[in-house]
Amino acid sequence: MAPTPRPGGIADRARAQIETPYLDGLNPEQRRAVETLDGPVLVLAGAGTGKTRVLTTRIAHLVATGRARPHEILAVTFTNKAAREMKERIGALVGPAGEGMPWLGTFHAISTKILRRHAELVGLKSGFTILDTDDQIRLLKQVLQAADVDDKRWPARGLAHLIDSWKNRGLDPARVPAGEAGAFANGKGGALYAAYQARLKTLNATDFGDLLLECLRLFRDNPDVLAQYQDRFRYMLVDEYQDTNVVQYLWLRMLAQGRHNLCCVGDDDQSIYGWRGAEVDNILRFEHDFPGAAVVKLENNYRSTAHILGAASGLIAKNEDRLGKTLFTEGEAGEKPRVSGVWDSEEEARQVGEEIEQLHRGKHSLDQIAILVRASFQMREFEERFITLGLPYRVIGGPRFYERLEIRDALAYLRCVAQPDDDLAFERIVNTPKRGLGDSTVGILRAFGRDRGLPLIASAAMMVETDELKPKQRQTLRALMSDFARWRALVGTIPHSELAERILEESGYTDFWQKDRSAEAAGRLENLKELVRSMEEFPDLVSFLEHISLVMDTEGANTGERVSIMTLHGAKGLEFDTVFLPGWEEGLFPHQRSLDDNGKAGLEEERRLAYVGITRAKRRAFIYFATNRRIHGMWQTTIPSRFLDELPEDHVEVAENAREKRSGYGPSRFDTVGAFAGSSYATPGWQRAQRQGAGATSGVARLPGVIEGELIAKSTQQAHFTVGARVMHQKFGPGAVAAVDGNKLTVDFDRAGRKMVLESFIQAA
DNA sequence: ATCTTCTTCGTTTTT
DNA sequence: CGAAGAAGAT
Repeated sequence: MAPTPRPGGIADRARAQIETPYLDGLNPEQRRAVETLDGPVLVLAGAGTGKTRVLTTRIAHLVATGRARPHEILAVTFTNKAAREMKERIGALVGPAGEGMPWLGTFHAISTKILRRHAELVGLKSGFTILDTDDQIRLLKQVLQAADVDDKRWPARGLAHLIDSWKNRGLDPARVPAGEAGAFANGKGGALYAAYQARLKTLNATDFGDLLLECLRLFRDNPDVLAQYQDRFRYMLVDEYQDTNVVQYLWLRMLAQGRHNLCCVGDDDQSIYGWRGAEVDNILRFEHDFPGAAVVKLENNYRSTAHILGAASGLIAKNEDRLGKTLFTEGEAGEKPRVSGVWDSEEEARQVGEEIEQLHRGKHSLDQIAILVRASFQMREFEERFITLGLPYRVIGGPRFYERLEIRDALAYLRCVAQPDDDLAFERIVNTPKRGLGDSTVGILRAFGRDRGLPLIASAAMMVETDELKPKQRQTLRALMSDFARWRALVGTIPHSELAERILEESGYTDFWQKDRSAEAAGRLENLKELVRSMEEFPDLVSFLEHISLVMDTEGANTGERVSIMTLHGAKGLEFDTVFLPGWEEGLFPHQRSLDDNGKAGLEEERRLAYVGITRAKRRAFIYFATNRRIHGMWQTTIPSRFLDELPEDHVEVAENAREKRSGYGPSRFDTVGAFAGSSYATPGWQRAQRQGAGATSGVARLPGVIEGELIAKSTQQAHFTVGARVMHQKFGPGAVAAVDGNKLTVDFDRAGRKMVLESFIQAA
């Protein structure tokens, strides 16, 4: 590494002039964001204005100009995905030199790294375990039981949320306001929090919230340690600053008090995680909190056409609490976002499906199409429709790999072997698969351990030598303990993935799923294999466990071109040529609960969500509202979302069928038959029967609950399956063919019952 | 200890 | 309407 040139010196500047090809192609504002290196900088980056490019280029610039070496730069993101992408892009920009960025990661990952080095200063041992939400709740249940709290009236989940919210605000048990602490379980809230923290310390464990909070405490109580990191991080960068919560803000501020070179990038208009503790205020107050801050606004949008941008900008302008940006594009006007009214969610799915098929026929890539919903229950209807149409899709944001039951069980086995005092892991698998060691046995074990201050596994090892347990249980437990001993002895002698395989085999866990005849069992076994495979990427068991405790995401190996279905929240940061935005109805979007719980702030966050949705589209946006929707199993007549009326008329096109529905009763352009609410004429069946015209189904009133759609695909293709054949379906699992009609099969699924499906979705089992 | 019926409660989600 | 969790039955 070359000697560091004096900042701003001639050599420095000359170098920047000559060796900065990466600056080419940046617009003046982006360039300013990249080149303003000294002191605090706030980059207000509107949607699609090249935010990530600025961040990565800035890092490249810091390194190329010799301002900092990669290990002297702290770069923080919220998700592992964002961290990974940034790493890749920096690598592409700087080459291998940029790969060694040890301090690029999520808040949690970086905090963990720091905490492990100084664990003893906050009452932990370096090898502490990180509990996930599931473990956290199980532990809280124990705490509630120990405190003799009725966990029906005061569920562990509620307490978990409460404690999380305190931790998000940087409050340890001593700092929680008395009023708030008292609100839970008749005044026991504070004591329960303290008891939970004490339990965590005994288990040598932290939850996710602790990673930040304990790190903050470490800095507060140990100025020398803090100084060391303030000194090390010459430059700090934060992505998605609008999503930071109070602890994260305090954490950043402490570190930034060293060199003051903090660069935060964010967009107040895209703050959609307030309900999770994010403080938009952090971004609104930046200039106040970091005096002398340079503020750079990125307003040149490179993503969307003018009409899409116009619609989104007009909508977000209705928010009062914002810094205010005016996005513009130099691109073409394009197509106006189209608003369509439909009768119900079924018609909505049908129309979206038709539109997609038409686009697809026009050579539009399915990968560039997304359906963005407000709530995940909306997804089902689209899935069903797409299965019927034979339209390939992928659902993004389903249950994550490491959250799956079988994976968590398998991991618990590994944890028991790697961390003998991991009580929660042990409790998870003592009786999985069922071996007759139920609640009462575990209760005895726990009492034994508590009396002697021992972890459960150690207690179990001792108890099998006594006669406190019934012979049968003692025998089973003894066998399990000798299994553990055997596996533990193997650590380090054979590859850890092989060890994992043996553990799963010898514990009977693999067998347990093999015997299971349910539809998911095969997939679960597949997942277990995938888990073992993924272990090979890590040098040893401990580093593997460390990785998965923080990185709970895996990109599913989804092959082929597919339409994406996801929530609006999940879509942040992504872009698609064409975006479908269904369900724009009062109550659903904006969501009633948001309004009820948070009033105006809630409404504004919902509006930002709408803004995020529209700005995902590069070229086309289709917005839908249904007049009737089934909520909690009951059909309800709905009113078009207020957001529809807030879209500037110049930038949207209202589809014919939507205009027809105009009643003239209300001020809305989109008022529909809402005036009929309560009348029996408003029932979907009656209306459907009355309705004529394009898209109408058979004309027979269909009762809600009948999910099979019309099988419109026709084929004279020879059937490949015969009645009675065992088959496999991507969604419904295994089943037997009951009838064949062209390419349409009626299948009795083992789990899902009788369904009519297209042959192309079926494989021989 | 485990299987079955009953009740409850329904945004958004990362680490 | 349906999933999930908890009390009740075997």
